[in-house]
Amino acid sequence: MKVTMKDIAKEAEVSVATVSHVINGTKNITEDKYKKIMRIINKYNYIPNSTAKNLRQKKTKTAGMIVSSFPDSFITEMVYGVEERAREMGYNLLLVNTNEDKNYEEETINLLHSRMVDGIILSPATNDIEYLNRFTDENFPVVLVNRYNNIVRNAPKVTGDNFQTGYDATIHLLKHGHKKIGMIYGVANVSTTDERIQGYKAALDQYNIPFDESYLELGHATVNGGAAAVKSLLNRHSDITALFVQNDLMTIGTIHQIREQSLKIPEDIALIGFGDFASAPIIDPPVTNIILPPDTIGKTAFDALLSKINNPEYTKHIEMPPSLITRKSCGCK
Amino acid sequence: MKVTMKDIAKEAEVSVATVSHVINGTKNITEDKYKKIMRIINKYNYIPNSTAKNLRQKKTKTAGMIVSSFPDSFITEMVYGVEERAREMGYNLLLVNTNEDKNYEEETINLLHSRMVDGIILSPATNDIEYLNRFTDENFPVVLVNRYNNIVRNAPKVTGDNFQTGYDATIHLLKHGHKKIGMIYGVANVSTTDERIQGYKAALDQYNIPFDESYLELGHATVNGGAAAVKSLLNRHSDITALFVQNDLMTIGTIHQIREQSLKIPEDIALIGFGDFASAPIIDPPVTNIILPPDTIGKTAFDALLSKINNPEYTKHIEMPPSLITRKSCGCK
DNA sequence: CAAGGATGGTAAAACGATTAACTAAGGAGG
DNA sequence: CCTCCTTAGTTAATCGTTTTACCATCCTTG
Repeated sequence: MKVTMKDIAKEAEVSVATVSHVINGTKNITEDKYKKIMRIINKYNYIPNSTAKNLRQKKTKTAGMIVSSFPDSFITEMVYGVEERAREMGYNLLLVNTNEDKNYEEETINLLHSRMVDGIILSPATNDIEYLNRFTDENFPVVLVNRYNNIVRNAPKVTGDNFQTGYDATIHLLKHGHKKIGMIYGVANVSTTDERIQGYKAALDQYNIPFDESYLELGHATVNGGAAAVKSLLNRHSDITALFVQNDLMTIGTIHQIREQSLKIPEDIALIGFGDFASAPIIDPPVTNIILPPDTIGKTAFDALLSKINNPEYTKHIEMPPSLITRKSCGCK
Repeated sequence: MKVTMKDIAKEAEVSVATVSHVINGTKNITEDKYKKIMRIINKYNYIPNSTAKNLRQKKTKTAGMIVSSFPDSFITEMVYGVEERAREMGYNLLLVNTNEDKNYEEETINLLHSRMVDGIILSPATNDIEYLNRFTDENFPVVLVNRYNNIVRNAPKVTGDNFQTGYDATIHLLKHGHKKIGMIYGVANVSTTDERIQGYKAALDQYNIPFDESYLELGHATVNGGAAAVKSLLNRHSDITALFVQNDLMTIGTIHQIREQSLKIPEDIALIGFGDFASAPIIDPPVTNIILPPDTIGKTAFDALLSKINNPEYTKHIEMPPSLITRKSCGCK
């Protein structure tokens, strides 16, 4: 059977407390006892049971990470950032994907909380996260990442600056002389989309172009979803000369569909995508993207979680600025 | 403070055992006591502490998943498959990325084992996994996924058929008349690479072409790594007319580099990549890929883990066949 | 009505560690 | 030599559940 601390103690003819002290360095132990105990520990490859330790110490060195869509390159790289920083800090990660299911998200938080994770990093499925206050009000550490909502009290947030993202992309297209700019997005009622739309609006406003909601199109965040969305959008507004697509897979679907309609990028339709997928530079034409740094967001989110764990007062909203990578698809060069 | 079963029991004027029986349905409880207890449970939003439960029951409904590289689209989708099936089965996933670090991998297994995960799904960093026998010999459930090594006893394996993958890709190029076929790969000394090389060899053999190791090139599994690898390879063998690239990012780097050298795909160099990245059809020329189904591999791996948990005798090696998606880059159409 | 079987509930021992409080022995100092 | 401190080590409580074994009580049934 599995060897426990008791077994080690028995064989070394000491108490379990002494063994524990040897392992954790919590008390001076005489040289010979120390060596004897260590020898037996190594002999059996003994490693203390973390579950028992966690129960007693009420901490697990584990963080919960809940994402709403997976795999999605942005989310994936964010998870990577979180995992990497967690690993550096000696933490483990309990990863759950909710598939944009709000109810499952709430269940999951309950579950992870009951598993005594030290805190949770959450990219929520919807704006509807009032329920989180039940946890945050009791100072259970929750960090909102990527998406957020200000109805949640007492939680740090780490996100991209999505207003700026929408604004910068739109301004760039406006500067190229476009007036009819369509926007395609993959998820509704989340802060990322909402804020990018606000940025889009603000940019149009600055150029005295009235905002028209029918120039926005919601689709599935997939290649086919992008193709379908652009088809429907162009059907409605054949006067569109530029597009901002908020998701990499949808961007690829968009390019597909535009070619299908025998239109030229950027001559007939200029294009800015979101997120810098690896193949962007070798597509014809190379795709201009506006990007936010997912891995940095992930790492920063874990740092924020640690800050929150160590200081219950900590509630900062950190926003990462976007950057525009211009290639030919927007009409540049 | 946090409410425990004891608190519930006190308020309901029953023993903790009764509360536990109500929650788990392990004993008949009279209607009125049952209702009273449930009312109090709901009032406090009480959820039993999983850590205590896990310790007592010696199971955690948690699987460890250890991968060697992340993010990497193949691995990511595999993780997705595992997570999805785990979720369906009521399991959680403790995800760790070892970044191809063998020592960290061993440490991690020790740690997860001490955390009493019910089993581990491992995509090992190297072939050097003899140490696993320490666990598998004691019937601790370990499933090898993607990469494997037969020195490990008593472990199910779920992988792609990589021999067939190398064979099919090479045969396809040979059928197009190529005789000087280069191969670029991103990791050495792992079963995936080794077996694809074996498949490549077998295909050449069938066409009576002698195998020459210098037609293989190892690079970093990145865009730049792919570019550098193909540069070095073409430098060594300017007679190469076809390439099989074993990784999506490297494929993109390869295309970059080939264009850089003013060569045409597929006229000067035919190309087959591995893994069907979304943009493959819209690159010029569209990229032929040979693929293995990462999400199915992931799901199957979790199923295998469950089988192993329920039946210590279970040790099956499941291999998924590849499929070739032909587009123009290999000279088809 | 006594014996036997269900039935509903509880006490207490696990699970495997950590840690506060205690003890015995040895050494130092007056 | 007595007192007091250190020091090394132990005892036992604790973390929050589950679960076995036991105990009443009530119901049958002959």
